[in-house]
Amino acid sequence: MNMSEQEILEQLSNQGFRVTLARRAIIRVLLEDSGHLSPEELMHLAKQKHENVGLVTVYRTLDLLSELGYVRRVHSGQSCNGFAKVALGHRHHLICRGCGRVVDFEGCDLSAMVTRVEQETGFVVDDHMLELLGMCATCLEDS
Amino acid sequence: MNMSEQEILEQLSNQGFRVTLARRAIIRVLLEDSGHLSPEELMHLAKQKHENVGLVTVYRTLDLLSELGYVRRVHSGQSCNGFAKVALGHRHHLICRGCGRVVDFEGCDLSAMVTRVEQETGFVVDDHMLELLGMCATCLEDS
DNA sequence: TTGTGTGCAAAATCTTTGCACTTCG
DNA sequence: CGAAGTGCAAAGATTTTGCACACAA
Repeated sequence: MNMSEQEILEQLSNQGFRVTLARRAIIRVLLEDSGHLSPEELMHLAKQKHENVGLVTVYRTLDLLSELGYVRRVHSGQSCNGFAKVALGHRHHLICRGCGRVVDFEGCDLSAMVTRVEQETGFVVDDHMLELLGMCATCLEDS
Repeated sequence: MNMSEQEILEQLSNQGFRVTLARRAIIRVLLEDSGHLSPEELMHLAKQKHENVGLVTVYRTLDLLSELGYVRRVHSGQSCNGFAKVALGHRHHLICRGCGRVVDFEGCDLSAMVTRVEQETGFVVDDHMLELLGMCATCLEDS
């Protein structure tokens, strides 16, 4: 289900955006990472792929990727550190309190609940955010 | 289900925290407001109840109330504006894209999904965040 | 009275903007 | 070549900290 770097670059190109070294590096880091990254972490990792990726470029690239739907912010519990992560197609996260790892999962069926809430409130619901918080198997072992 | 100002103040007191004018004002504003408020907005409204409520005090009071579980941050979609809102007992929000109004709702049954995800991933899930996004009845009429 | 809580000012973060230079197409 | 993209430095925005004073208990 995950898109490859190749496909994303192609789509960028098709939509008139340029495929630059910085963008390649950032996209590759996002694809390789299994968790969520702060803009700062993303910059450091991207520098390993290609020298001189500035923080500003990371922010701008995240904006772009986020508008195109390749990336989402991850919020966790009370804190809201503005992390970002690729979420390709699906939209839900399972966040480990221990190591911060983020796992995507699919298949949430909220339709019954949404219908009920719509009837009760008069809202029309068109999207939702769902994040599960817990401990991953590795962190459970370590503790 | 909502707690009264009285009850919250009592619990603050019982736990050794002082009941100050600033805290009263902030709590009242939170209880009266039906949506979510940024720290800045909260400060302005609180100033109407009691002169001289500084932004710093708002932050510190939100920290306190949040530790005690009377308040939660509200994240919405891609943006993460750090809004805070009282969520007393239940934990889910229905956010209107039009006016920003936030309605709480209860009764989400995610247990089947959680069980499935736990089995698939090895995580132990102990909490979740769910936010529905849409348009409220009033905003639908206006458009 | 006494120590928690407050406001102010300043520091520390985090994010965005302006501008000249670079590089993709 | 020309416009989009980049990096740097600086501006803005947001949140936290230090410290003297105020006020609940």
